[in-house]
Amino acid sequence: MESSTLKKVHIFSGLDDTELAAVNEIIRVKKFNKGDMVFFDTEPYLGFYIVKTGLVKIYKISKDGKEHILHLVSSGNTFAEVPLFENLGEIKEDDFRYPANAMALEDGTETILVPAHKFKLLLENNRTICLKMLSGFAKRLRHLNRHIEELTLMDVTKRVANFILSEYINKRKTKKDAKEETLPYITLHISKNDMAAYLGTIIETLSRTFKKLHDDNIIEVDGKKIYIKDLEKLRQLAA
Amino acid sequence: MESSTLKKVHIFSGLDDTELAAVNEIIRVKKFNKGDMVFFDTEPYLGFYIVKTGLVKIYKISKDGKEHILHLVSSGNTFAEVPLFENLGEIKEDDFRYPANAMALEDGTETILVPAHKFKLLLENNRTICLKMLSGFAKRLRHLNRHIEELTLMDVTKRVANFILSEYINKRKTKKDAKEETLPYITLHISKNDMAAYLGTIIETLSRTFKKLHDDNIIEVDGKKIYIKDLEKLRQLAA
DNA sequence: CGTAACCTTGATTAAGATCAATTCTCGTGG
DNA sequence: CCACGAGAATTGATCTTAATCAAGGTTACG
Repeated sequence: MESSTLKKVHIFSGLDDTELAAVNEIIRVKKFNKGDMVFFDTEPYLGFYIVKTGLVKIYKISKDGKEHILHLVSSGNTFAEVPLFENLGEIKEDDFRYPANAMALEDGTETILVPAHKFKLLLENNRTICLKMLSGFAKRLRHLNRHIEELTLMDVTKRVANFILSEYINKRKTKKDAKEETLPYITLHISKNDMAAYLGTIIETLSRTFKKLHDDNIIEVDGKKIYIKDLEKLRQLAA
Repeated sequence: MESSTLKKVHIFSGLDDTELAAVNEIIRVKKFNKGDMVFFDTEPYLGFYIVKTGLVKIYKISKDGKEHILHLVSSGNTFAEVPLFENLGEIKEDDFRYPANAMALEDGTETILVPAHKFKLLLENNRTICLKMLSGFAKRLRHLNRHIEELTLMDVTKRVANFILSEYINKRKTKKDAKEETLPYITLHISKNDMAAYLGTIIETLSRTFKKLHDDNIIEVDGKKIYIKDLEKLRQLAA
């Protein structure tokens, strides 16, 4: 693999070429189509993953089939690193399972598997990766805390408003289009079903919420596009 | 402070005496009574905390006063470390706030403040602390994921059953009393109100749930003690 | 242009929150 | 030792939100 790909991965971004080569040595690329499983929560833990291209959802399923999405991972980001550090020191990887399910959401999704035991050796001798990993974990923790806050303290409307808003802020941050949009909008990269499962609700309720927001002249939903007709009202709702 | 106290703190447990002395140099002990605030989510970030003795709750409050407890921190454990790693590299600590509120739940709760900037220097030169911190974060992440799973996929009864069960398992793990109890029980260290806020519900619903479990001959609640009358049924409920 | 996946809408139900009224518990001072 | 009062917990009645069940409509794509 070209080391340019690895450099774009947050936890490897500070490494020099020798270190990158060492990483390159141990990784393995896998390709998936939409709907393919990267792993089940019943499988033994092999190592963590990086999304090279595409999108992966990390989710849990209840006994009666209800799904909740914990995390949506886009390219350049890692997932399933947590089990790495739960038995540091000991080398036994047996009976370690993946903590959730992972499914590719787009055709042509490519992931990079970083095997646990080989990576650990690398980690223990490399402070840079260690610190990057810490900052990655910190980011995730903040995100999860926020997620819990939303799930427990906000109703569905507030959660939807927050979702749209943070997608919009995110979009503005990454690709700062010189030209201001006439009508600001976001593009959904996931199905409405997945959006509902991420927001801790179901598709029917999400649909009704969209309708309500539309009737209040706040948004306009057209397929995968959500137009923001009244940013100020949306902000108020989300607060 | 005696270094024996620091040794009991997970992230410092692998340090030698020189390193411990360095840590000892920078910390500051604070004392609280029940109900005292350790910090508000509006305060500027000074550093993270260790609970020396007592109990601290980390929580969020919604606009309309609803409270949700993210985390209960008992002695030997750390909290509010996340903001440490969100601006690694840059030294500006300005406009960093604590991400949630922290309140002491017991009289005589003592906390140790570890100042951010001084600790960062220590961290960047100490792989042991770095790795310990990673494993601490991993533990927290797993816990939060589990928490979200419970909040989104389980009803209140299931959550209560899980809470009692994991408290019980935890108790059995830490103090392995030689003598098996006639009737297994747990002792609540928090108020029912706090228990409800932790489980994402309210005290009335918790009370009703206790009653239901009591009527089904599964538990017996007596003040701060919850007796487990039918461990097997409790396990089934929790699953 | 047919069919499957996706989405919307309506009617109904259920879980749990809210509101309100007691009751219980326990520490304090008389 | 008892009475008091405050905070904590229980219980009942009612209300609200969102889930469930059911049916129909839309879209996309071979």
